[in-house]
Amino acid sequence: MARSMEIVDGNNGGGSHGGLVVTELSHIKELVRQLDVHLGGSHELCKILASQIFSLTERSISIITSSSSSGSLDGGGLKRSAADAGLASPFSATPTSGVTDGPFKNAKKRKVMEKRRHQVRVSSPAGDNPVEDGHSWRKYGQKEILGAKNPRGYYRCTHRHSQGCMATKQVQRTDEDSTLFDVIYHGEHTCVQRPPAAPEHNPEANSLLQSLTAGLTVKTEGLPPLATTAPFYLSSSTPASIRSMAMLGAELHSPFSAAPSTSENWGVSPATSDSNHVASYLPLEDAEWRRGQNELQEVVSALVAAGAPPAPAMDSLDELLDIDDIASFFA
DNA sequence: AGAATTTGACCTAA
DNA sequence: TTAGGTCAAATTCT
Repeated sequence: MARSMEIVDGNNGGGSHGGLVVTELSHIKELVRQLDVHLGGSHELCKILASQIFSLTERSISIITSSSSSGSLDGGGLKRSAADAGLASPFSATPTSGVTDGPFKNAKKRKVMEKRRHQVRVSSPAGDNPVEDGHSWRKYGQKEILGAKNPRGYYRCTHRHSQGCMATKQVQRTDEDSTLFDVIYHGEHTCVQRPPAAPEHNPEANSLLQSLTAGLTVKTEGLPPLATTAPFYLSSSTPASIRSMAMLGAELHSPFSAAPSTSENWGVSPATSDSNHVASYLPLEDAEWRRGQNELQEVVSALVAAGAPPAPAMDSLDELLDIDDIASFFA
């Protein structure tokens, strides 16, 4: 599970990331274009999404190719965006908190530690539990958290013992809205667990999406394909193309909006190595979708910043590797 | 009966 | 010393 490490330790970062991003975005652009072409007229929303993503990607490419100095990630904008999402607490105050435990404790290089952290904000239609995320979890603890109205629940993968899967998550009802949950994922699933089968509503689009995810996986070239880590689960009744876009939106959005831990994410601080993903995810209502599009735009600007500075692109690329997760989601 | 959850105790980093 | 994370016995659920 050293997939991200190889990138990091390989020291293949630096200024070449802009080019890499351009390449990848070009690929995405082409595939999305194909997707757009192949989608029937009946999927209005899909077409809209495809065209928006297409134009966003195109814009990002032009930005990257035409600009090389677009401000730093330390700028206030991104920080604000994450703060606005209400995700500050675990990350902003103590960037290094909570992720240096476990079997990775003794690793000499913290970069080598593969303890990923995703924070996802989910809503609960039923008001009791956050949406199913495609993995089975077993609760092993609950704790009152200082300053928080609601306790935090601790979950580990059901297959912890049977398969040694060390993935854990923490679920906490937000203070503001009791139907919203902050879910923090730690580690990655190494268990083999099949998410609920996703019926193929549109085989043609599906195959396209497969090629899309295959294309995205190129980023992890030379790295072992990763098993299942779906930070959240979208209903199988949701058209595959939409699920795909959702994953793109949320996953791409996450690394760059993790403002409070920005320095960490970008490898500025050698003291911490864990990649923290902070995503704000809500169900697929149209309004939310439009919001997701905006967030995607933030990604574009973040990508520009990622390509500009000399070194920090390391962890940014590392973050991008999470696209693997998207790919595995559709596998 | 076995699996899952609850909950107080215990551990550890800050 | 304290807050947060984990353990594990007791309890509840299926």
